[in-house]
Amino acid sequence: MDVVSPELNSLLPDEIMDTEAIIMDDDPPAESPAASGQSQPSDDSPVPMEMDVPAVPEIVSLCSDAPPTQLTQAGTTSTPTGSTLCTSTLTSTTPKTTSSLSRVSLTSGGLQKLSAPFTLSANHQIILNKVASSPGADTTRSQGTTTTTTTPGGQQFMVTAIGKSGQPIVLQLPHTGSKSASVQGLGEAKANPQHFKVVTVSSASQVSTLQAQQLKTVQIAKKTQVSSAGPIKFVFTKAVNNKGLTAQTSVSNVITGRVLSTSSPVTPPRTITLSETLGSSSKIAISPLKSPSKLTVVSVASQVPNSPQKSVSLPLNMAHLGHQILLQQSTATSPAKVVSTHSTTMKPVQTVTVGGVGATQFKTIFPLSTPSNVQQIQVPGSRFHYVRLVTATTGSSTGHAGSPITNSSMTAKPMVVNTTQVRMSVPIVPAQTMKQVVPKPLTSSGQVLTTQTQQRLIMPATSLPQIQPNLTNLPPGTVLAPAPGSGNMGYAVLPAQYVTQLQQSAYVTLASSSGFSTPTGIQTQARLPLNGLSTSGAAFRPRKPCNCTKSQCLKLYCDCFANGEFCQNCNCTNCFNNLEHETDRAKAIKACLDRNPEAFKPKIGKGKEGESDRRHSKGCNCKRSGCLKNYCECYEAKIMCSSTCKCVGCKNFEESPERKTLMHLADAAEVRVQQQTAAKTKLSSQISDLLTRTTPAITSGGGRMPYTFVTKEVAEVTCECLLEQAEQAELNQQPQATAERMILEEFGRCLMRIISSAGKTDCPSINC
DNA sequence: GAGTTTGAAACT
DNA sequence: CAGTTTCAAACTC
Repeated sequence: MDVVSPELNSLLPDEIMDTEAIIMDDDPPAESPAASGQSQPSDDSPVPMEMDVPAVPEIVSLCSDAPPTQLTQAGTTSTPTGSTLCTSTLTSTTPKTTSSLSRVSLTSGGLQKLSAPFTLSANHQIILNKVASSPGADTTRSQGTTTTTTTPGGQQFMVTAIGKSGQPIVLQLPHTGSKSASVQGLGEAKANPQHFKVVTVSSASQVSTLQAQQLKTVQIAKKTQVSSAGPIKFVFTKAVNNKGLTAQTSVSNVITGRVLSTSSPVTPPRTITLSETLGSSSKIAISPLKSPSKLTVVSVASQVPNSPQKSVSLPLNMAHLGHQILLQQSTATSPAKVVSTHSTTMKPVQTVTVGGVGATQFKTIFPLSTPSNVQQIQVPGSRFHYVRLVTATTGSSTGHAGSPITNSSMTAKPMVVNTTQVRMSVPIVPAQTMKQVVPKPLTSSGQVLTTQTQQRLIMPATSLPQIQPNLTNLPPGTVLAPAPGSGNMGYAVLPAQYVTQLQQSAYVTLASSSGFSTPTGIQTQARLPLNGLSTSGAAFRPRKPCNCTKSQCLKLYCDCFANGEFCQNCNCTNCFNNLEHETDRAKAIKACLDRNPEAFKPKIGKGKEGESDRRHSKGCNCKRSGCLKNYCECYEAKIMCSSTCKCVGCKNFEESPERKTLMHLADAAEVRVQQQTAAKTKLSSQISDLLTRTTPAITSGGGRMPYTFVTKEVAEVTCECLLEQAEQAELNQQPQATAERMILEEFGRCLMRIISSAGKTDCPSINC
């Protein structure tokens, strides 16, 4: 029997305990009405978004060498589970399964019922008897066992055990006696906010192609649950590498947590990503939930003494050990995530997960140094902005910053970034607060496929509960991140594009083989031009700087603001569109959303059902431009005006001769530009090549380049030789063709003589 | 680069 | 909701 090392055991339980504590702090007492489904924030600081928090359990799997974590649906479904290691299985997506959490519900990943999968010992240990493992089974199945149980203290755990067959794993449970607030009574799980802890124990892993499907399934389930069940406050997953455990020395454990919660400004962040290392390294695998509408807020390190928020107490040796973080990416519809990890003994790291398409993908990790001020980040040439979300903790931060970044994206294998080698490519904003998770309800399935994924909205990061924007209007994949300088609470909605930016950035190179580049339908949609700009292309070109002077860049007049971007390298004056003015910015965003809930949604999207062409959501209102100038938003977006437009004298329709002419001219101009660019490039290349090739001649030929031997005198002599040939041909009455040939031959001889002379002397002479 | 035109956003 | 004003980008010279 494998037993998790004491260090590991102590970690996991502690984390859970801590998380519980956080939940307690954030949630009203059990007797409070809020406990029964209405997740009310703290009494004095309600957060509107709290109500929008979907009761979707988040799972974070921690694996050592395992591929990205995977969400699977277990229990009542036939979806294979356990296809990969570090897979957390949630059964709370349906009322039925949710209720099963009240006591003990054992479900194997392979849909097998475990007769006695675990034992809850009196000393707060869960002993997993992996009797369900099927050694010879398909790797995509039968490797996981999921156990849901309620500890004597009331804590609910979902344990997914993936390990070697017949090797029970013991997980130390925390003492929950004082955590009554989070205790869920039997049968209450359904009504009360779900506080799940998902623990994944794994020993090996494989990524199965089933993951995407499974994830998708889960996603759907989550959507449903968003509006029907109480919010899941916490999901915690811990993966244990059995192999490493056996070795006792190289156990690579990852403990991550992610909290879906709404929290008031005064409410401490709920959770989060934990990382620990019992052995040589630690990895954090963040299992992405594919819900396109889900907002994931990661708690930002807020190491306030006595803060209710909890961090996993990591082994002391962890500070100087390599930390690896795995962020799994799933699909294009996956929400972007910003995850930061921290602990009192661990250097915080900032992680950004990029939304993408396709199978599992990885993430980007930014180790956090110990920044002292708020900074926003923008990668040169990138269309997106980065913000530093995490502040250093009081932990023993080591020289993680400054290490080179190692990033990659893999479809089947998660990229593992060793933060010890990560270079801080972007500044990290110190956060004084924990991160919040504010899932975004999915308004419609079609929404996911629209160009809304292009939207980049950065929400206020201030503690302004009264002006919390309507998150339902935020684009899928939006991530709420704590904002610096905003006290203990704040939001910074980071669009999934930030992640995209990361992957496209020179700072972070992601494998192109990942789903990001997969030309799937979703991806294609995501690449649709936004206001005339292709996101794929625009992402690589520098964002056009704004020139706002009076709007403070807090009105939609400002393209930066309208696109949810911070101003960076702009020409604006009195700009408030930055992190330093998050409060004002938050108000502005709120105002915009009040005026128009669709304000930050892409104007160019798909038309009505069945219409394939893009169209302007509102339509233009042009009067004088004929909709054939960039004043017209339709024309600017290179789309036809539609019935929704209220333009006068519109010429921007399919059969418009004016439009066709303009298009032809534009195409021709574009071709010319491309040709010129290509010519310049080629010329530059040739010149460069010439200079390179002639360099030896310079050093060996007395400092003169070959072409310098073609002096005026040489040219004149050459011409005389050619003329002589012409005269001879004329005298001999040779045909023109022959004459030309003679001239050319003579020219060739001249050249050869020049070359020959150049090799002998600096003053070549040519004689016909 | 300055000035004008334009239409969306903001305001009333 | 319509009319007006404000604003910044697009455009012209």
